[in-house]
Amino acid sequence: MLTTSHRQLLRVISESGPLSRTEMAVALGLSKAAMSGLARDLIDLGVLHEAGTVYGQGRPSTRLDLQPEWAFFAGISLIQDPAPMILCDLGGKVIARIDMPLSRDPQTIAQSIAERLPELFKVHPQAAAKIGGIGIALSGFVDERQATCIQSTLLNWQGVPLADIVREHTGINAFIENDAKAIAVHEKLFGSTRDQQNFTVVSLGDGIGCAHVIDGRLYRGNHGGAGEIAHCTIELGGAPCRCGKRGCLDTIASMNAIKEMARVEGFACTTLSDIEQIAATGNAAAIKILHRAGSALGLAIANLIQINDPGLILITHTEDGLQGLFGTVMQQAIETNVLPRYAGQTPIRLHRVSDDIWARGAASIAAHNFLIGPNTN
Amino acid sequence: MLTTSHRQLLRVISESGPLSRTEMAVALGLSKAAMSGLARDLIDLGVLHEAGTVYGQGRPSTRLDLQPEWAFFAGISLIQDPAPMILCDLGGKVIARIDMPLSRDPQTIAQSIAERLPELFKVHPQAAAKIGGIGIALSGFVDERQATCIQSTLLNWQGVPLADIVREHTGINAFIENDAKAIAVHEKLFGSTRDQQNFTVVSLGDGIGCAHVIDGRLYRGNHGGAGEIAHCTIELGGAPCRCGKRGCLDTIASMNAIKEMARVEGFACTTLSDIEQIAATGNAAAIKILHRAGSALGLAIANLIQINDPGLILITHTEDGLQGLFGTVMQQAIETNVLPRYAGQTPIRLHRVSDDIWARGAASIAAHNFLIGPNTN
DNA sequence: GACACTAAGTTCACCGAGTGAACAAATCAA
DNA sequence: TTGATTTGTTCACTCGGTGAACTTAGTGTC
Repeated sequence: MLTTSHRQLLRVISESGPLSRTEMAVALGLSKAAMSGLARDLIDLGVLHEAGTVYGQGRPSTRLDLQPEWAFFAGISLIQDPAPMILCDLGGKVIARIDMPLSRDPQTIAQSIAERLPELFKVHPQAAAKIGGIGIALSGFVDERQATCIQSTLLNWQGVPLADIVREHTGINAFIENDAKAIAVHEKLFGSTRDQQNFTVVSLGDGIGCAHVIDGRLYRGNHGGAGEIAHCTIELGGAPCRCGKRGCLDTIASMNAIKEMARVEGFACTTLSDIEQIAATGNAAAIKILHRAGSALGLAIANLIQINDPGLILITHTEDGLQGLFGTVMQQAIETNVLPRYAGQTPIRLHRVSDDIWARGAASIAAHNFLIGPNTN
Repeated sequence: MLTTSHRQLLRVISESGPLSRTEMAVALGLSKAAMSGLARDLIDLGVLHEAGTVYGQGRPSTRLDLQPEWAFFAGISLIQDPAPMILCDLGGKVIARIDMPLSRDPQTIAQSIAERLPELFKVHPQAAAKIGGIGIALSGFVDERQATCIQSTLLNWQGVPLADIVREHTGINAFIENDAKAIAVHEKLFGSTRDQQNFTVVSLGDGIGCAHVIDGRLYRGNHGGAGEIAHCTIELGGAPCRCGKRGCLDTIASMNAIKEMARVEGFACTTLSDIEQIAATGNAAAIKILHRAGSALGLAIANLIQINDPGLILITHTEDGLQGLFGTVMQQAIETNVLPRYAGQTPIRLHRVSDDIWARGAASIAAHNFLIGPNTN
């Protein structure tokens, strides 16, 4: 079994990339003697491997890195139909991808997963033997054990122990997680924010998701509801939202809302880029829609910065067109609504992602549990 | 010296109150054998003492509690004039209180503190010998070492290493902290939220402060700016704020703002209660002021709940009258602007505090560092 | 090419915080 | 009085860690 020190070491490598034994010792605050043993353990297990030599003065150092093929992880997104199902390795690389029919019935979902796993495993002869876990991303609230869906409006669930059900059907360790939180863990483990200890992810898909990483760990809040930025009230007495409130950010700035408003205006468009193009011709209605959406999202993010002062805001988006009016207004709105001292101090990073992001996030949840342990350390 | 385990033990006692050795062993996840040694160490040092016996089946258990007089802490608030200076014991009890002239010059402040300490120490023969540290609360941003004031508009400071200066003048370990964060630490260490691991404090004084405790620790954000809720934009294009923005919560819902608006309306009033009384007579202008302030604060808190999902919101207020229109509207605004599923799930606790709260908070910062160690564990 | 120099990584005796099991202590219940 | 029960201590032992000495594998200089 892996001790706490082994896991800490794996965490450091996942954050910093390949390191020499001496560098690892410094990073963990351990002696070279202790590191020597830890490294040997993990190399013997096949988790780490020697990856290159760095020459300098004195004896060259051997860099140790994760062995990507030591373990594989399946990830499924239940927020798309059909539901994508991917297989990735310990480096986060997607090595297989298939689709699965979406269902609202937990048993059916578990059965579908169990049935389709063999196909996913075909891509690598040892995938089945080395599977480290299954992760599932869904829209809704998940308990801190990442096992039970406390509530999901989209799936019409309440207290569904999906992880246990999938575990029973597949015999493989399974975890579930909220969609935005899964993306946050993905970015922390495999993405561009590996080395960041405090950041917030805002994910722009059809809806708006958000999740916080604090002190290097996912922060889920007391009821698993941290990051529900989509239902912050932006326009007092605004349009009714499906959540029952009025003027939620989701009704103004989500891709769904933007497209719906465009449809009402009679525009024939299916993507953000389409609307941006119409706005670029000077169309007042299109400009208004994008301007309103951009400033709403910017205001919400500005409030978030004021409240939490994260080290970075990573905005992941599945659509192109973030360089247009919407994105520009958003950035301006952030600037104008953040304390002048802070304006510009919090980097806003845009990151275009594919539709696989949720499935990859789901797999990351499994990888995180397997590699570093449950989030509660 | 105290080991990590000793400090963990002290943290548990500060969270749970007196416990038997066996209960502590369970709380720390240690064996009875290990606990036996740890407890003896701390009793020998004089930190813990046996406080009462609990009878049940079997051998009765002896409860161990902190020895309040093991150490004393000084706390100074630089957000009031004159600046209150208090001495408290390890139990958080205030045992002396004097005033100090407020200055903006760090050297003068340090000198004033050094000069007045002897008077503060008079109250207890061993106070001077057992002083564990000095804490200073101020309005502004503080670095994570709790040593340097990065920036303070009120004091017109930028990068002032006040803690070091005070340490030089007094020979006593000193720490500084932002006012709202000091209150949060006070409530965590000595207040009603000792046992809570995730909560947010909103402090209503002349201005509005806010700070988060996450996983039992103060969360200061990446630039020490977490909790700057006062400068969240509530009214787009609203009145200009001294921070340079417009429509900040501070311009609508702080006690200063409420009183200023009342003054403009020609009301002769100096407290929130005065305005509440005028509103109670049906005066439309007074009602409007309070309604607007209450809904603004409620909206800000609702956004905070959506973003962070804290386990509890503790609202500390130095004025009476929170049971009136302002408080009622605030609570309603929280309810209506929080996701229906969550409405009412996050307890909102009101806590009337004295003007000493900041000085007590300051002392708590010193106590926390002395007892549990720097926040970075 | 020999030799000093430097830094990486290993080995080994040792330390100390923790454990489990046995035991002493202090009470209640019959 | 005796037995049951639970608290708290003692003690031999384990195990993750350390510091210091050592081996290893390069570079730089003459």
